[in-house]
Amino acid sequence: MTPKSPTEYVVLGALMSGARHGYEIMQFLGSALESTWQLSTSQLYVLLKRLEQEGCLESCSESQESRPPKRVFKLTNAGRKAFLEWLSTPVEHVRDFRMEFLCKMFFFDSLSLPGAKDLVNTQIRVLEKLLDKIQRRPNKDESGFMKLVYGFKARNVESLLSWLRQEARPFVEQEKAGKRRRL
Amino acid sequence: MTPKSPTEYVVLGALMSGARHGYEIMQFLGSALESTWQLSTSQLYVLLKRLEQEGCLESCSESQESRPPKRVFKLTNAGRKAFLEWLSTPVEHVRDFRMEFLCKMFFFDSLSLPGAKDLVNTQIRVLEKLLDKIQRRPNKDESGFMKLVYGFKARNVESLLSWLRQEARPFVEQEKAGKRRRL
DNA sequence: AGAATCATGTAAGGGGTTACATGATTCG
DNA sequence: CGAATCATGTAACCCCTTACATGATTCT
Repeated sequence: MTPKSPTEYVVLGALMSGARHGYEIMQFLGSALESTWQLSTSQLYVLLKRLEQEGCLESCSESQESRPPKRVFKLTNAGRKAFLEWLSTPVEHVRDFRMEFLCKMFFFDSLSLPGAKDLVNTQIRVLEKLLDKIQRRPNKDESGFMKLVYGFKARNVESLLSWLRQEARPFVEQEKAGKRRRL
Repeated sequence: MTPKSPTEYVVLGALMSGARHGYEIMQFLGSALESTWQLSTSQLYVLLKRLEQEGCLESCSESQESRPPKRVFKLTNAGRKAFLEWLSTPVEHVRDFRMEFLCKMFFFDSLSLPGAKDLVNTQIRVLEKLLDKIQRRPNKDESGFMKLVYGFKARNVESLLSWLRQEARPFVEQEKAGKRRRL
């Protein structure tokens, strides 16, 4: 079974660079993603439990003196596969950009994975299609308010497109240039 | 007690133009707000119950033959007051624009209420402050990824500002011109 | 001495979606 | 004759947030 919520993929992503226990995952996400993805400790442990049940993770306990034993998690093949598939899939909705798309950019960058340019390009195509749909809508007898709404949506999409072209694309071009492992 | 979720205010707003029963509220929101605010029938009845308990609504039943009796809801003074206060308050987060801010615009327009220009102007000030905070952030030793994130945020806010100035402001200028009750 | 760090969890509650339950009338 | 409209709700489930529970160690 594959995870459905983006949050679970972020947790999987945190384990792509090696096995970690819960507390380490919190630290990693807190320092690397900062405000891009916030996750409470309690929710993390819930997700880890779920991901293990889904077969995406395996865990083993390292006992320590005078502290609760560490449960160290690592990805299974299924988990790694699910993560990589999620990673290379464009987001569907405009609202998913601020967190989900940016997280994908983060993982491509920090893990030096190939395919970032492809994602940016397919994501651009997804938005171009959406913009086209917004602009070609039947707008006879549309209220002033609905004009305002579609104006809002169109500007939003245009803004994302220009960010993708002018900032995200150059960011992932480094992939080509071999300037890897900066994080 | 005042509602906390925007959805509840939208329901209150649907009753500002007169008493309605649940099914009518659904129709009203469905036709007027379309995709701007979608609400399931089941959730609507939950909200109506909660709003009545909070003292924002009153209801009375109109019995009908061969159909379940209509429960007709109307705003209390507390409900009307809560709605108007919500309406004139700017949204705090960028993510609240696509639904919450647009809904406020809708109600100002369809109810021909005064204060829309003030809201747009204070909302512009809120965003200007936010943009300033983004641009003045300490960005020494910031990772390439975080630069990308802040570039994203800044563009987003700039896009909203230009929409507010170029589209939302003209939209509410009609308030002045006396071109009312178009809906 | 008190705060922060290390380390893991459970429980309650909030707000939302989808599915389910009922049942007459009217339109195509 | 089946689909849409009219009309109201309950129940289960999902994801997330906040609060609670525990307890040693290390830093200030």
